[in-house]
Amino acid sequence: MSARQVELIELAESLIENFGLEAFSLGNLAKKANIRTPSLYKHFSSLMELEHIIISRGFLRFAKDLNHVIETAASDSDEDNIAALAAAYRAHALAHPQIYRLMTERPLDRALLIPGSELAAMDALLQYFDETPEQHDRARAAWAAAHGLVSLEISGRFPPGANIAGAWGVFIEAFSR
Amino acid sequence: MSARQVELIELAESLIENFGLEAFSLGNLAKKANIRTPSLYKHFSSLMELEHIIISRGFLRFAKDLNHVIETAASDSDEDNIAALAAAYRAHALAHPQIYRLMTERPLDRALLIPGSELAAMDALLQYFDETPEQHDRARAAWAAAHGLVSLEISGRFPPGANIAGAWGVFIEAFSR
DNA sequence: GTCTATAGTGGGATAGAC
DNA sequence: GTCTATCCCACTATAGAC
Repeated sequence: MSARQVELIELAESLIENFGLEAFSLGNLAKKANIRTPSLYKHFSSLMELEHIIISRGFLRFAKDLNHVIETAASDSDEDNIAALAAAYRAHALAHPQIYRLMTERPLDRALLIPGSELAAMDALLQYFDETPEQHDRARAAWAAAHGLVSLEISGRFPPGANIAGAWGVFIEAFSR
Repeated sequence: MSARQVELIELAESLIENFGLEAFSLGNLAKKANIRTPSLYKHFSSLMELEHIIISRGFLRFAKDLNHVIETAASDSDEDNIAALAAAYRAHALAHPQIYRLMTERPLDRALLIPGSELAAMDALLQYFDETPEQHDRARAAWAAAHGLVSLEISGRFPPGANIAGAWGVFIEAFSR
């Protein structure tokens, strides 16, 4: 990937976060880059390709954040560990809410993803739980619950007074061994 | 709401479910109704208005389904009750996946909703749990977990061999008292 | 690597006749 | 309640000059 490509990708990422996922278009990206729309095709073959590069980068960054927590915050208390993982999940999603939406809301064209990127984030979670098939169910349920919590928060579904931290507390308790 | 309006709304709902949320546009709706696009403005003041009518109807239908389960399937076993509620949640979302997406993926313009419709579905869940503030956290965590499970399933995020029912089993166990 | 020019499609919305 | 005509906008994408 050329330096110019990376520049444009990062510009696209900031476009998405600052103006919303719906503002993600070649026209808006070109405006931000001070070039014309057709010039972008010298760097990316299509919008879909660029989109899946951004999604892949999102997965890899997410995996990095989660793995960092798993490696550094290994406490004796399982509840503390789950709490740290949960906090990292929420913090990451709320730091990049629009790219999180891009990563999760629609089916993927997996052929366009950077190989291994999608699994990287999930592996961080699977690795925390045991590796038996039964624990895979547990890991997936925990993943889904965390995803549900952040996705409802991002789309503004909790009522104004809702104690979101309290709901996360229930989650942590439910998934501690 | 006139009979013609209801006809067009139902046509829009079937358009969304049969061709995907992305196909929801006035042009496509007009085609399905065999009229011209501008004619739709005699029935709805804007696309946003129509969209929020469909969302409101989705909330009310969801509430109806969940309440039906709560009223009829009241077993002595709490786990059975949660399981029935979970099954109803999943069945509803998978029966109307595209409208479920419309209902949950983006922030709402609540002024355009049918009053009370958004709370109706949530009230079905809150009512199942106790009504103390602590149990609200529990109800919201359960709601989020169920939402996460269906939303990941709809967007094709579980790997091909994943035991989705197994993950729901973990959910049911975790939220039984 | 950027440009201009252009094609083709689709979108939401309004005015005014019937 | 439907139509035609129209507007203006946005979008992805290609061809070819520089």
